[in-house]
Amino acid sequence: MSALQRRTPKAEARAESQRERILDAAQKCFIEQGFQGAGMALIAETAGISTGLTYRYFDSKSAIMLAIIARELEGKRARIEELCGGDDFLAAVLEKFRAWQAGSADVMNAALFLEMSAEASRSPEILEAIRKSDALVLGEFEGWLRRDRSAGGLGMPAGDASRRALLMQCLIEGLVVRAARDPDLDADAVGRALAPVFEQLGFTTPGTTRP
Amino acid sequence: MSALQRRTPKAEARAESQRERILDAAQKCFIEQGFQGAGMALIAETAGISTGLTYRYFDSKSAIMLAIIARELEGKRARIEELCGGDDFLAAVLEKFRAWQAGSADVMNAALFLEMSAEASRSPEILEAIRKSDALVLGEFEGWLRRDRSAGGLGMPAGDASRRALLMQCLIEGLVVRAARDPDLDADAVGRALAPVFEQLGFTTPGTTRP
DNA sequence: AAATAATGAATGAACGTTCATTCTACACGG
DNA sequence: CCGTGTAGAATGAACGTTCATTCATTATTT
Repeated sequence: MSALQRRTPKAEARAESQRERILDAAQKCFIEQGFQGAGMALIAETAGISTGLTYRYFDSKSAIMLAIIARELEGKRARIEELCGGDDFLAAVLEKFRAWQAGSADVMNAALFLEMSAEASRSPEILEAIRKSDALVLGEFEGWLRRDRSAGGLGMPAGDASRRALLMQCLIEGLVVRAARDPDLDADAVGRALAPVFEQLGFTTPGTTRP
Repeated sequence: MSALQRRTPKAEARAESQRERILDAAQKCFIEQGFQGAGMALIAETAGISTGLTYRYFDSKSAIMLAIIARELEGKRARIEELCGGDDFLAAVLEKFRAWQAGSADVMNAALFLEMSAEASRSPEILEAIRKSDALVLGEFEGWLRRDRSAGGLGMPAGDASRRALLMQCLIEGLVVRAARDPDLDADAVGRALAPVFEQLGFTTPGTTRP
């Protein structure tokens, strides 16, 4: 991102930590004010540094945006395994839903997710980054569905797996939207709405969750 | 919206058409540049009027945003009936999906939808408007599911109807996200992913859509 | 002539970005 | 162990734009 070349590894490590500090601040600002609404001055102030210093670590505001998006996509990809890992998939999804509603810091932020998605229709660069990441997530999910039950998967035939992975992608993205548009919606009600579908698709064995 | 009082009905009619002309232009700009990215100068130019004149019809840019959101919500509510009306619900949904992908003018725009949803987490006013509208849409949908088959409904028991309406709301919102994030995704593939769920929930009688 | 509609230049604030300057930490000759 | 040189880190004021908004002025309608 930054054109600067660091000499010593120690300096490079510090530079990296500075970059992360800026990204943390930028993410907070972008969530609170939107991509275009947050100014460089606010980002710098939030990071506890001067405005000018920001440009030592990033070439432009747009570079920060792209870095935030890349980081968010990577985080989402990393966290998809948490969903597949557990033994109660529905419960795991509902837990995420509650976190999205609360705007919890350790989850992909719903507003940021929505703004990224909207921005994809304006910037081909962002669209491509999102598309690649989504394809990876979808593939990982599909892999989980196909993998043998003995290997922690669900042992579905290939066709079913790909169809259901796509369906689940839509459903989860829909839940993010819902969390943003109705932060007080009862998560249990969502659970009751999802349960029959999850059962039919084989994600949840009937009785795992209370009826 | 505007503080101005019109004297004659004729003048009022013209003022109304001017307001709509401004809203049309603003909507186009907001879609192309985002809420914060589009400036008043661009909006006025797109509407074919001067910058200053805009303020005769709207108090502020934020007032235009709110009007656009209100209008979008109203349009969405009006179009929900198209979905319920037809005899092939799945096909109707897929048609909408294709329109979202293409950014067709006669449908709620996906990017605008996403930006509105993101903005809801920042403005209580927008959140409330969205919540109220969503509740209406959900209620209408639920009503369709509960209504007797003889009256064009699906004749579901109350509990089922409310659960399935919520599920469908999530699913459809998820499809909007997907359309924005993958404008080239094959709509038929989406159809194959949705079909089994729609069948199970009773939205589509098996065989209505090609297998 | 009176009232309304429309203009577009003016306004001050805020924007992203740059840059001359200062600060800080560490290397090295003494 | 001490100045002292030096390079990188950090500053914050300044730059040119652009922003939303206002207003004195002109055009159009009634």
